[in-house]
Amino acid sequence: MGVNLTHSMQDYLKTIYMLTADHTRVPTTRIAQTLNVQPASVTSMIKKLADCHLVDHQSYHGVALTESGRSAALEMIRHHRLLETYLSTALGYDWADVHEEADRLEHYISEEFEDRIASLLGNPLYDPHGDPIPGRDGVLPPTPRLCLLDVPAPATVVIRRVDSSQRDALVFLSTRGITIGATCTVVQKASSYVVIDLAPTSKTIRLPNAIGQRIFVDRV
Amino acid sequence: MGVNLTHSMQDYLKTIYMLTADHTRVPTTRIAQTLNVQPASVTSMIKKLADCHLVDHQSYHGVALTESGRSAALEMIRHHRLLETYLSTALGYDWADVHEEADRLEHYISEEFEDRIASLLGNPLYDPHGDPIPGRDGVLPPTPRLCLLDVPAPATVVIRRVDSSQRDALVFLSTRGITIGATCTVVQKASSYVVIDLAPTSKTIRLPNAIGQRIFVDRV
DNA sequence: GGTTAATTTTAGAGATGTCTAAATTCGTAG
DNA sequence: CTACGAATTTAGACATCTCTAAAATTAACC
Repeated sequence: MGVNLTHSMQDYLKTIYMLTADHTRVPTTRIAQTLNVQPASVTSMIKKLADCHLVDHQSYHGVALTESGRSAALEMIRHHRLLETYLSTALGYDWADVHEEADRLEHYISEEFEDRIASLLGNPLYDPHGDPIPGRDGVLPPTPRLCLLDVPAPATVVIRRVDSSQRDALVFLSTRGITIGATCTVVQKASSYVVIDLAPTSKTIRLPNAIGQRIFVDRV
Repeated sequence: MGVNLTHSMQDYLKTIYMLTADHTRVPTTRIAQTLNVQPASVTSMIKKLADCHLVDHQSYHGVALTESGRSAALEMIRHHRLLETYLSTALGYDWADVHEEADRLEHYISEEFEDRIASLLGNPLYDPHGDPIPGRDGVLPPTPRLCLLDVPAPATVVIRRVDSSQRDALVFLSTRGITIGATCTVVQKASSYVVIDLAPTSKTIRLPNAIGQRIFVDRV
């Protein structure tokens, strides 16, 4: 805790956290790409973050979050995902539109605001895309990881998570009535698409692999 | 509306609008006082606002909003007061706590967010302190101006507005159950205080003039 | 009307976070 | 094991918004 973080510092920490999924250390260039910023800008910001002991920077060998950097990142992610959930549940936003609004607001809400929307929502564990919401203590619920494309053909599954990084895909899915928690049956698997039956209506939907790839499920 | 306004420009425009109530032109120093900034900083920001045709600046003779400056200020005030209303009504904030949160968020909510909370609240005309909320068209409902202290002793009134600029006074009033829309009877007027009976419970409250001065009512 | 006190503006500097261009370092391919 | 290309950092500049200190203007008093 301790340090006051600027908007930019928070963005960098969040980005580094997101990019740390598989890599131990994140190369400068990836941060630059993600934030639409020049690599030189990343270097100078990383210096500042390292001065505050939020990241560990080894010159020419990438960057990793320290424990307090990770906490700060998770706090931003908690804000972001709680806001997304709130915008969706309480204000009726489409799940394709929540990201942009949450990305702006996450830096400016108070702990009181965070607590109030969290308890109003019943302290949810997942956001509208199925991404896990860190607790105030920084603990993340498990991330649904079973890809729809990896389920063999005749099977019933519940949709648990959708990759939220591609707005187009979110629009595609929401216009077809696909939501988190929906039950569906995988009817047919072809080389370039999957056919599913959506539970309540038995509506049949053909999903291109590019989309199916971004859907994660639980088997029932 | 043409120009993209920075957070700071919005703050200056809002402040100038607020200070324009009685003065035609606002002196630099008052802006500086209000924003907790040095007069020199005000001059340089005002130059920028004048370059964008948001204010009319005559050197050494103060500043006034142009029509588009006024619009921008009213849009910020609309955001602010809608947020205050939303925080109070939907999230259960005490009316003493809404200002600080709204002041941060007002710069970052989208038009969609504005529209959604406005219609969820039923397009309210007044915020939790009774201050008028400008419409999307910039039209302000009338401001309740009859001061409680100007009402002769035996009279029944409805509380319509409370000066929100002094947090202490807001806390004083809310702990005593005084709210906008409450009916009360002015029982006794002394030189330094007023005694009122609060309607639902007939609870008797003695208000120092410093407080009564900040309460505005309608006669019934 | 001239002097003075208060207000306002100018001038120049600092902090933040970005950029471009040039220099440095790394890793690997030959 | 050297040299090249890619990744990264350094150096220096720019934009924004603030500050302090000094200069300019105003208004008002005698």
